[in-house]
Amino acid sequence: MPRRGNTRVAELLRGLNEEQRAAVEAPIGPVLVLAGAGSGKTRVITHRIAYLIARYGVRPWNILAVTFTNKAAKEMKSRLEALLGQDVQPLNVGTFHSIFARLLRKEAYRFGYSQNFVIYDSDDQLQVVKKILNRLSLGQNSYPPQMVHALISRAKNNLVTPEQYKAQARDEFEANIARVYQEYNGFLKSSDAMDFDDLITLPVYLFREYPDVLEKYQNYFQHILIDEFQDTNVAQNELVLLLGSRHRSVFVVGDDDQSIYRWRGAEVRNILEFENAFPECQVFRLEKNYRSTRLILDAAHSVVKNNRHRKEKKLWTDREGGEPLTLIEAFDETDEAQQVVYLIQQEIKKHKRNFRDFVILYRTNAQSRAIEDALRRNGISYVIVGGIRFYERKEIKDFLAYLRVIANPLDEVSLLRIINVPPRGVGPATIRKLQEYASQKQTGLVEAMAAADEIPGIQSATRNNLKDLAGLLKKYRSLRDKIGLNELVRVLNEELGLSRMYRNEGTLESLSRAENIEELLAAIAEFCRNHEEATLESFLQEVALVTDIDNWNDTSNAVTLMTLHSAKGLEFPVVFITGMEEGLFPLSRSYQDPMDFEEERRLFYVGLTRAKEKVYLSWAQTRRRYADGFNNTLSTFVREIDERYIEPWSRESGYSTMRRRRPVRQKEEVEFEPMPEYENESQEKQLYIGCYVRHQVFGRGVVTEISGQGTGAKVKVLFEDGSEKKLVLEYARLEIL
DNA sequence: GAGCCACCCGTTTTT
DNA sequence: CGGGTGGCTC
Repeated sequence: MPRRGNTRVAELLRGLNEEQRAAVEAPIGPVLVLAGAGSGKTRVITHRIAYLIARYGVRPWNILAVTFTNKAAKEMKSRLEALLGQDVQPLNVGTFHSIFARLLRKEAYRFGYSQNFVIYDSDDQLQVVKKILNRLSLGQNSYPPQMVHALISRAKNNLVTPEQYKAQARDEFEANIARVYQEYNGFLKSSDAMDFDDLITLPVYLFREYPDVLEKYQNYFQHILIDEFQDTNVAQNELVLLLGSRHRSVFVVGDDDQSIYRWRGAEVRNILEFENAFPECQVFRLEKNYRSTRLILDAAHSVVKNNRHRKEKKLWTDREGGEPLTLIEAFDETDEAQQVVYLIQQEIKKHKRNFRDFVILYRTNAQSRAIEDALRRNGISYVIVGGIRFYERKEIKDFLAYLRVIANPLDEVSLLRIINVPPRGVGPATIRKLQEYASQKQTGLVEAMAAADEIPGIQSATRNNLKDLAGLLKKYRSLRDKIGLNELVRVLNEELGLSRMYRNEGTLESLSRAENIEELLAAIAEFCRNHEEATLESFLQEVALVTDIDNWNDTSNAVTLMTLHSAKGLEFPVVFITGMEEGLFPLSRSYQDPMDFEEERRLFYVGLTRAKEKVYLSWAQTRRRYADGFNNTLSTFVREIDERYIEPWSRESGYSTMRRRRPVRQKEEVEFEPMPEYENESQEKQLYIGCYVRHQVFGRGVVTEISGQGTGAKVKVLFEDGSEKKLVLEYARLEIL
């Protein structure tokens, strides 16, 4: 056994606590690490990798480490470099999506894909669904595209093929979904395109169909490490099992309390079943928290312990005490934002904090607007993560669509996007003629454009434009091998004149579009600087899989704004969680399914445990939703926090935010009234079909159906606004009238 | 084919 | 409220 670098081994174990060290030093084999928030999860994975290399002489390229974001992957690599003092580029570190996209570039030819397949983003995917629905004449009323798309995505994540979907279909609707699913896949394939789910599922099918390929990768990825294992879905789990079954060196780390992606197919069950899949597996627990004060941990625990579906565990810390949480009550979202800003300023004054010490979290992206306004008004610099992504802006997608068609002429969605941008006199009628011609001649749209002269019924100016566009695409296609990516995009931008066009338009909006395109060019230049062998294809792949959080730069001194989901894995000295209102957080849709409701609660838990020193919670009595206001009550989750850990904040005298819209109630009364009376009453009063009830969010209604018993009991209620909702009795807090 | 207007719909959360 | 779509007119 190679014994090189014993001192190095000792060195890298130093600084780990006993629990962490045990996991890192576990003999090679399947390992399950159940790690609480802030217990040093990522640290354990990083050190385990270093340990495999230093202690066993494992070659870096035989290691596969899956992180949740590209940013985490980058950080892991740089930490490893410091730890090992050697080049770690050969390591396979990345997200599931980026790692298997790379693998598919080499292997997907077996399924008829080229090396240059494109990756369709959600918007592209939706376009395809709409197109298919149209083709099959399925009305968008009974078949809402987003819903159909979600069903297809869920099927893919669960490794259900179109054929299986069809076989399992129980009614016409499902049978039709199966048809759409099938055609959707066909369309993607003929466009040489994959969606996000394909990047995971195709490797599974590849490994199942080609045992020799599986074996090749089993021997390549000999040691597998997965972070955030609680958020893997069925297909991802299958990949891990397939690849790991040979060498059985599979090291997974997760926390069931932090599972927040059930809605996109994640299965906490994967953690529990890991021990079945690998019976010889060793289990370790990390329960010491290094991040938060004792008080924050206790408060967070008093919330999450209300979940039925969790493994009981309690984090501990030697950071005793800490400041209590502060509850902010606001009139509306503007006032809420104003108070948050005021408190940030106070924190800076009193505790000498910097902007970068703060994060403001919210449940939905739409909430960011009011907060942004307040920050801007007060001259506080901020960065916002998520929301409308840079690469999803119209002008950026247009420019990228050109690049995508140049890389892959079969990419029909992208071609149709740019065929009339800038305007070329090409409308739906011309497109239809082109498509007819293409399918007649068994050729692509680009060829059809080049042959526009042969197609009757097209304006001659349009004809010339089409031929020009086909020529342009062809020209750049051959140019891409001759000049660098950076030059290519610059020349293309000159020739197309997109940024020039926007700049000349002169409106504020078009100016910002021009600037965005220029920013894209700068991003490409940067990409070329960082990647020596940068190609058009490699850039497009990078763009398809980056997320906002990957570009989030924590060195700039600014307050960070993001959703609770995006905050996973991060930490901040001071955390604000805004919009703590019934119906917003927890979101009202979650009342209908206890599993959804518990996921909301875990999301809150994730939010609380981001904080190192201080947590502020805020809620607004009214909040503008769409056009009109909305009356709120304080979130259940806030009321679940033990009273000992939280106190209300009242505006200091002399501090006036804005005109009071309505009289303020006594704060203490509002926040700390005991659980409402009717909660207990509902246990006693009999619920029956036809009886009148009141719901905190939906208002008055009549019970139309009761099903199930005990904790699973559900009621169907027809509300006054005409909507009918199925609610879980336990969470619905129905007042019986 | 393009541009303008009226309405409609929506909000989870993301790779 | 704001973006997107579909229908209408030129």
